[in-house]
Amino acid sequence: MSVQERKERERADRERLIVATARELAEQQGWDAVTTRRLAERIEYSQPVLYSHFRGKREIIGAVALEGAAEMAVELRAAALAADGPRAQAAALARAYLDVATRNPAVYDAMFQLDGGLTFAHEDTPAPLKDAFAALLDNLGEAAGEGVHPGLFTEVFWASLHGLATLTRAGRLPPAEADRRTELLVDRLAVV
Amino acid sequence: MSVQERKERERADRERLIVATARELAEQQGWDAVTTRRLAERIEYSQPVLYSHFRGKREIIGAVALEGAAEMAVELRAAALAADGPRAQAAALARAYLDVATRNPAVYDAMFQLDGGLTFAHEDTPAPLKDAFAALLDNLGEAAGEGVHPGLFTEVFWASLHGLATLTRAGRLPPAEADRRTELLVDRLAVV
DNA sequence: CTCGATTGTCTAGCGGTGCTAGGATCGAAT
DNA sequence: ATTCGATCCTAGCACCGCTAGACAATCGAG
Repeated sequence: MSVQERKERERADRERLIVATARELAEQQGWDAVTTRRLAERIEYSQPVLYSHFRGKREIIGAVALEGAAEMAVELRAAALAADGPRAQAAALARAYLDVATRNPAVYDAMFQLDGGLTFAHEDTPAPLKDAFAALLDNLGEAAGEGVHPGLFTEVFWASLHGLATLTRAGRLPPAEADRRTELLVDRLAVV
Repeated sequence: MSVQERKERERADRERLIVATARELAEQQGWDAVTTRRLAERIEYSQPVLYSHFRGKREIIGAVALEGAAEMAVELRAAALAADGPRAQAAALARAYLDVATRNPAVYDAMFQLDGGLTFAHEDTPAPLKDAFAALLDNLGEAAGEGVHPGLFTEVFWASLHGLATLTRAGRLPPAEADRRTELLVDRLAVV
């Protein structure tokens, strides 16, 4: 049995290596540079090996996205925990969210811009995605205000942050005043 | 002179044909289906002809984006004009914006998701882009509120709408409650 | 210990992409 | 009528995601 276990372990290791390498390459040179050939070369295996782990490139992107979502959930919860009161928590969440997006642009793209073959807003949405959303939802209930559905408010909050993140990073908004925009947004959205 | 003029006219016609065909194909089958080969076949010329009008595919996307921006500006101004008071205007702008994005998803992608080689938030930003932004800015001054820079407010307003538009269309947000989200957003952002 | 079966990996290749070099063709001006 | 320049197309490059089939290594049964 031990032989088989070792093989499975090695296989799992290699799968992690693929995801980590794809992520690294994407952060270094952008997702366009993440081709199956380059990726195969970096992990020192041939291309077909990738397809024994993933259905295709899309699934590799999806794996990176899930990893990123899990990390984002952790960071969001930590940020909320360190803040006092609903408004401060909302501000902390916003800063943490945009910080994650700025620090890991390629991972952020994998999550929300590229097609990783993931389903959203659905019952069979992968756990890490649900959890990242829950990290927002769990800390925005009061900021939503009376009579406003927390889920709906969280969706709006999230979408607004997403808009800021993508437009800023794509050079559509001047980066200099990013903080002031975030401040204004939170100031208006959070009623408490 | 007349011969040369005719040629120039035909050339301009063909350029418009290229852009219109690219847009049509993108709306019908998505931008992935807009390959230089397919595009060339549809306009009944060979591939290299495309490159005598545009530097490459990116520039064709950019041309579609500019066309879309000009149309959006018109629709936004019309919507604002039909509404009474700052708050109603803000709501009308939001609805019009999201409506344009929903009705012309491929054009919207050309403007804000894909790389069309356009510069934003800069002095040499193409006029249609500036004008579309101005259509928002010109009608959001009062909704921004006292002491808030109208430009900054418009950026936040725009980014939030962009977030809603992209996440909804990508299946990241349940489409059913799109209107309620828009309502909530405008309700919070516009202070008047 | 040997030998067939299974598993794992690689080489080679398919049809597609964006883009371009170089030759053919056609029309205008002499 | 003939040159000559503009215009356009054929053919091809390097690269893409993906896969079939050959090959080697490993395992289990006799």
